[in-house]
Amino acid sequence: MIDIKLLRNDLSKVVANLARRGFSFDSSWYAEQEERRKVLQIRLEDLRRQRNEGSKTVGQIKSGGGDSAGLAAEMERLTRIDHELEVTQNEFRKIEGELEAFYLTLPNLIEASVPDGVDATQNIEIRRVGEPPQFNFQARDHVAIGELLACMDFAEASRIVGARFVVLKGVLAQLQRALINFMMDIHVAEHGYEEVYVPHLVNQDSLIGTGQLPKFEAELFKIDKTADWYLIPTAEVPVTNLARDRIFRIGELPKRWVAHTPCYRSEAGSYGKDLKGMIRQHQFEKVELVTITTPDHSGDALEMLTAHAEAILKKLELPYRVMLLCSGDTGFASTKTYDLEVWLPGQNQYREISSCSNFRDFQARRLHARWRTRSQDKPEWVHTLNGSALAVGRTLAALLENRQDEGGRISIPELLRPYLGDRPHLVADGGHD
RNA sequence: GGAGAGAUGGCUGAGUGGUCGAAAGCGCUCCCCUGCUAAGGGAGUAAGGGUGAUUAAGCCCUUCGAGGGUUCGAAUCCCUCUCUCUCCGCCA
Repeated sequence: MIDIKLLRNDLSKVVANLARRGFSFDSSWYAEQEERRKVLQIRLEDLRRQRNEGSKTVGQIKSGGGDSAGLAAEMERLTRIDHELEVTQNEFRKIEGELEAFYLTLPNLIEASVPDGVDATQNIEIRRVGEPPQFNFQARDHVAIGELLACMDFAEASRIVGARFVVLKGVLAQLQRALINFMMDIHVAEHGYEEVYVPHLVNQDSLIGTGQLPKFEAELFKIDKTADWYLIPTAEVPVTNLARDRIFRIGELPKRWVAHTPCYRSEAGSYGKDLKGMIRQHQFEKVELVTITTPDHSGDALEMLTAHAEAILKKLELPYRVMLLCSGDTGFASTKTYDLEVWLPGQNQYREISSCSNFRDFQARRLHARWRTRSQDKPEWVHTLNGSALAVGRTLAALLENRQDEGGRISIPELLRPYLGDRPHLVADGGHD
């Protein structure tokens, strides 16, 4: 949620900022509603004040002191006020409910350093790291390699459940598990994150807190059986919600959490995209970094978090580039986002493997997550950030495609080998050479 | 799944219809005293919002798990829900 005071006091600034995203703000509707809200609120509060004062008088009369002659008349007057109060209150609640709902649909403001643009084609490449490998044979994509290794089966998954799932077996199932442990260990031991294990189901409030609801319901899997539970689309939701309703002491910040979870996405609206392979699935594994920080440090925290995600790619010797998303491509809740794109020889292009965002106080307002220096200070909103480090399925695909040889062997990056029994290659049949 | 108890400010905890936004303690802040330290004394200390001159004082409204109800008036009475704890059952 963006700052309502800013909205009330500097509407044109908000409208102009959101226009950078291509978001059109109906400011005349808003101004009208807001004016009505104001009038109703003043009226409502005045009626309440009258009632409170009158009730106090009645109390004084009844408890002995005072003129009991006026009692009946006073109580009658208060009953009339109560009636008017009820009417006014209903009107006020209705309009306030509408405004609340509207606020939840407003995206975050874009940071000044984010370039203007309408879509992904206008994202800015910040840097490139590593060289795409040169093959003297036709590079296979990960689907073909998976087939060759006989360890990746989409047909089986579709019999079990349907399209956009995969079954991994043998060396590839092990590779995925190795990657998860590898990433977690680095973030904990080298980058100083606290490992957390969290629920994979969350309620509506949590999803509103991080911004997936109410706008993006279509992208979520909802559990039919219970009132308001959803499968998590990312660990961002349960992990960031650890900060909900909390007031952090200054010494506790920054909080840096890392979690591995499966992620479930309906992928509504992506029909026809990435139909083949592990790039876009209903279920995938991800290691997620979350940072809770004071406002003055969130800018640096974004650079740091991005560097931590990059560290994984470097250690895995995967070529990638860092993209600064333009205003039109930046996500709903984010003020600034870096995407990491890994080179996929099978597709002959860079593809997103991580997305690192600074939400500033947008999620904090929805979550009611605050901090303060001393117990008598006024609490302020924290800033929240998160980033994938990394999407595991895509990392697995990238390793297969970048590190294949003509015979279909996959060389294992040096630093990953301890997680795979120190073998230097993956080969078919689950064996090693 | 069954039975019972509970949910109050940063924390512990009192409060069963009116002067309670809430005793007391802890914590924290400031001041005084004590030549250090320890101890002692005093004052202050919930959040959100409206109005005000957009960041003042003042005035006002809301909030005692959430939602509804009774009443002139609800932390307090009634209903529904959520969560926590204890015991029993079941279970990885």
